[in-house]
Formats: sequence, structure tokens, C-alpha cells
Amino acid sequence: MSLRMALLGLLTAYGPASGYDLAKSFERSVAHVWQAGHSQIYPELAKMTADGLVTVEAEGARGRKIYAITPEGGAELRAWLISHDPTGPARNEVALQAFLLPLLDPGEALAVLERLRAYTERKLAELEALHAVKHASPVPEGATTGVRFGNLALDLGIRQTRTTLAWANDTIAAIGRRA
Amino acid sequence: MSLRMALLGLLTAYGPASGYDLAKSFERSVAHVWQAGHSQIYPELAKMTADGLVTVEAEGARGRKIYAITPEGGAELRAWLISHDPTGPARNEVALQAFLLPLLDPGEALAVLERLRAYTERKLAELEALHAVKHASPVPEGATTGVRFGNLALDLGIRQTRTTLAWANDTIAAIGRRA
DNA sequence: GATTGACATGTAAGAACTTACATGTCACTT
DNA sequence: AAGTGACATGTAAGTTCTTACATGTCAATC
Repeated sequence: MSLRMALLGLLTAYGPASGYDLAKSFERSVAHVWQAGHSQIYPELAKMTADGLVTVEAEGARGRKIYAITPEGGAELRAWLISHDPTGPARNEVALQAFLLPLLDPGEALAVLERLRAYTERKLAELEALHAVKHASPVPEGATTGVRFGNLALDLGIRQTRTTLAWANDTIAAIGRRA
Repeated sequence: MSLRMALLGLLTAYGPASGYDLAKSFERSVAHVWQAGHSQIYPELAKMTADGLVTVEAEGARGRKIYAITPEGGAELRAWLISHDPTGPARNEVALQAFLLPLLDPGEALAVLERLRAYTERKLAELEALHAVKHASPVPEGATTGVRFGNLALDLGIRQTRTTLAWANDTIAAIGRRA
């Protein structure tokens, strides 16, 4: 369902687009929140067409198909946003490694934490780069809250990544003291 | 792979256990980090037995099978912990809803944020309850870092949940000012 | 004119995960 | 003696996701 909602959201915010465009949008903007490759996106768009949530508005060069969201699609997205409680399947590889970390001896654990810290730092740098770029991007139609589409999630992502980084630093210090 | 590693970790920390026990452990201790039901655990244990990572150490009453980790299993877990970089598939429903939120008008957006805040508060309460309980639990063997198994992840989880809560509160305030 | 590379769309096989179905044991209560 | 509920293990069908394969167009360069 989430993939479907992400696609409906992109079509609402940026207007009609092809599967290819949507796959690019995933890479660029939604990637830090939800990931999907083209091999998942194309079949999903086909199903959504069958379900009447989107239509093929036009077919362009190179077999390019332009999808547009239908009123039913808009309703589905709104309903989901308003009433779907995140099932939060809780699947976090960083946290799983943190969970299992005490099974290693202190030296190894420190090495793993350093690796996690480096990984988190890279991720933070990426998000902050996005944050810097977004000020130059246009405000899409449909953003009635006065907040630019995607910014709330970016803010949340940056805060969470900083929190993870602080945790890694504190844990390195704590284990370092013992070793 | 992660499910496999979580199972190997539990077997290392708490010693031999049945599929049923492991499913319970998932509910109790790893759940906030990685989730799996018994219908996923039983077949995985069968595959792991075939791969030589665990063995059926004993068969008890009621068809109960006790699995124990093998040296190969231990090596596999260590290798994964030390060198596997989290692929971070980035699939976060809360963040996705945050991403799409500006598509709603301010009143609706506020309602969604309130729902997300309530959800996050419930989750924080659960984690803090676990935190309170853990001080009464025994220190399992294999925890050579001097940190109790699972505590690092719990700390990380609590910090992240607090961060999400703060984000929800700040965002509610920000959108409230505009509305 | 040939090659390269971004554009563009798909399918296939398999792994991971969810939900529901299905079966049987043992201890304790009524 | 029958019923309940925790114990215990599995299978089946369906969805989602990953990785790899497969095909073809168009523009620009060499």
C-alpha cells in the first residue's frame, strides 16, 4: 500500500509523469523515506490503472507513458493519510546490529560502532545536501499547508540521523572507557 | 539474512531454545528492532539446520525441538556483525506520511500529526517500560562488552522515539501558527 | 556510419514477509 | 470426564521486494 501511496503523492504534487520519471523521483526525493526500483514501480502502475487510481493520459516518444492521478486516486491517498496508522513493522538493521553488539568483545564492538558512525555520517551529509538544495526548488501545486512537499520528512530524517550519530558517539565513549 | 542473524544472536545470548521460545523472544525483546512471526521462524530454522548453522540438540515433550548454535553459526554471526554495512532499505511509514503531509490542508494535516504523536507516545511508553524491566533481568552469557544484551538498541530506540515526538510537537506548533 | 549512453519499459525468478489455516499435546480447572 | 488455554509446530496462499535479464529508442559523439 505504501508504494502505491508514494506514487499517488508524487503524481499529486508534481503532476502527470511516466514510470521512468517516478522512478527518478524516488531516487531523488522519497528515497530516504521509502525505496522502490523501476521493476516494482512499472507493475504497480499497471495495477493502479486497473484499479482506476491513475490513467494513461498520453503516450509519448520511446514508448513513454504519462500517468495522471484520477479523483478516485486522490480520494484513496487522502483517506490513507488521514486514517492509516503506521503498522511500523520495525525493521531496522542498524538497531539490530546495536542489539547484538554486546556479543562481541569490546575491541570488535568498537570497530562496528565506528563503522555505524561513519555510515550515519555519510547519510547525514546526504540529507543536509538535500536540505541545502531544496531552497532552490519550485513549490509544487497542491501544497496547501504552506510547507514545501517533502520538507517535513527531510526535517524528521535529519533529526533522526543526528540522534543516531549522537548515540554512536556516546556508545563509543562508554565502551571505550571500559576497554 | 537479518532474521537469521537475529536468531543466531538469541541462541548465542540465551543458549539453546525451541522455535516457540525464539518466537516469544522476538515478541519480548527484539520486537522493537526486528519483527518476525512463528510462520517465518520455523522454516528459517529448518534452512539454518540444513546450512549447518544450528543443530537440533534435543527433542522434548509435545514435539518440542531444541536448537543450539554451531561453531559455524557463531562464525557467521560474528562475520555479519563485523562487516555487514546496513543496506538501510529506508522504509518508514511515519516518515512517508510526513513526506506527503503538505498535500492536505492545514486542519487535516494537524489531525494526522496528532495521530502520529499519539502513536509515538504509545511506542515511547512501551520502550520505557522495557527499560524499567530490564534492570531485573539476568545478564546472559556471551555478553563480554559488559553491556546487557539488547540495551544498546533499547537506548537507541528510546532516543529515536523521543526525537520523533519532538518533531511531531514542533511541527504541530509550526503548522498551528499558520492556521 | 558506428558506437556510446541516457531514455524508457518491461519480465522472471527467487527471497522475505503476512495472514490464515490446520493439527495435536499437556496441565489445570470445572 | 469434558473443556479451556497455553504450549508447540507446521503449511499454504498471497503480497512485496530484490536482482538480474531482456529489449528497444533516440541524441550526440567519434
